[in-house]
Amino acid sequence: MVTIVNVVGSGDLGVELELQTLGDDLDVPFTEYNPSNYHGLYVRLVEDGPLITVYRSGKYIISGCSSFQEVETTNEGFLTQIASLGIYNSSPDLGVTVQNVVCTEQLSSAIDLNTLSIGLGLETVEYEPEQFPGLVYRPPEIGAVILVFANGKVVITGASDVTIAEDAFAQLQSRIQSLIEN
DNA sequence: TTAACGTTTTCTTATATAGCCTGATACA
DNA sequence: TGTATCAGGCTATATAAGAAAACGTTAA
Repeated sequence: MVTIVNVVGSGDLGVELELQTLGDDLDVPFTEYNPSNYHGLYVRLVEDGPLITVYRSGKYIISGCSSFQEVETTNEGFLTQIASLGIYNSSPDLGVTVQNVVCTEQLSSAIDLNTLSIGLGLETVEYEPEQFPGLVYRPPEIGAVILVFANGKVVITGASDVTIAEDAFAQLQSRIQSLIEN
């Protein structure tokens, strides 16, 4: 069972926003709008909680969530804040779409990455230890990327659902098992 | 050669991971 | 002053968003 460490989602309010005014009006513990640094408005509903990046177009990104439920509750909290300012009329269609899930896992033992890179096939692997200590594996036909480290720790990213991340890890384990057997 | 326009890249955020490098601090 | 230790930043990965910069191409 993979452990979710970060979920990124996006949504759209469907209205143009004045970000400076919005940042001033929101009743939340943290907002930051510094267009000379970045053109998005940063919002946190909870101190050190998930970050919401809001754009002038009304589109927004939620990042830093540790579960799908947290993405939903953060989105609902944000929409409630927006609705209280009269910026839009609350609509059940205003949902959030999960775009990326980052998970961690642990292989049963440490692994030699040079051997693994050869066994998995160079067309699906990138491994340049002098540049980055992890091996990058792209499982065929699975929408996720896996980082494998020599101590057996694994990071799965790019998946839009946790089941995709689990499938990707399962495929990695299967490939490693078949390499051991052969 | 220069201007104008179109396309591409970079930036920012969150998060795990590990190795390397640099700078700061502490102690002999 | 020299050495040791520690902290922090950078490297890579994915993803959304859109402004701005950096390109490349075309025409005058």
